[in-house]
Amino acid sequence: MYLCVMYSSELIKGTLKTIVLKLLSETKQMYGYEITQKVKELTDSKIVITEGALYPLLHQLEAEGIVTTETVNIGKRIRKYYSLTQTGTERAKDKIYEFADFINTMNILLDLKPSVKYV
Amino acid sequence: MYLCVMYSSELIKGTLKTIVLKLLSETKQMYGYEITQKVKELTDSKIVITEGALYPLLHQLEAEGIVTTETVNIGKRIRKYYSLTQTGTERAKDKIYEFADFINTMNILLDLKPSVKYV
DNA sequence: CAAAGATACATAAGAAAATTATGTATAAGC
DNA sequence: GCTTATACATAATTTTCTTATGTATCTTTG
Repeated sequence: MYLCVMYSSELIKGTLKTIVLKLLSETKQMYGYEITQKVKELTDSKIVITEGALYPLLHQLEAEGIVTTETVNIGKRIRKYYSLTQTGTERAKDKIYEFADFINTMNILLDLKPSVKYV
Repeated sequence: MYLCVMYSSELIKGTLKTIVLKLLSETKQMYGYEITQKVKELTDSKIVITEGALYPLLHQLEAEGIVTTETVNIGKRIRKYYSLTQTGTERAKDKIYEFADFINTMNILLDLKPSVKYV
């Protein structure tokens, strides 16, 4: 899920998938809980992903062939690692590019400068 | 509503209120249809607001005391102008600032540079 | 001048995506 | 031993948008 300490929840809606794909495109293998912690850390707790939003999304991405999973036993606990498929890697790139473009458009609308360039 | 030609609809969720408040904070008095056209024009049709999303939002903002309305007759047609209240003006400022901050956070998450400054 | 498209409002049914709550279970820290 | 952190999962509800529909006037174009 998305529990947002700093931003109104409506603002963050729809960005979860982009965030997850970005993290997976950088780290190759991550498990759910790890993703929530990484986002919290990187955003100074401004964006906090909740499990109720994350796990269903991960399951959906798996069903769509965007990620594959590998379940590992850590002591008696399980950990489910997610990694991008080839399709997923393409999709991640597209999503991030789309978001960068979206930010540019919003900057124009809201008179924020300078615009963001995705290189 | 939001019919988005260019962006996946999920991406834009939650930005409608920010956009509307921004436009009203610049133009003082706008009517619904005018807002849809202005957004289309400013974003090169990348973001197209649909009536099914816009009108309910405007009614909600009015119920919350963020905007007031003035109905004007244009020939035999009516036009409903919306303008920010004092509360609304504050709210608009907050919302825009929040969005700018959100963009900065997302830039960090997604490695997009440079970051956006809201001056 | 008739038809099509643009202007201008409104609402309701449905879908999508999150929140909130709940559940289970192990490991670590105090 | 109790609390907090780790680690998964799902279900009910809410929010927010999409899609569809409705009404009506004005303008453009063939």
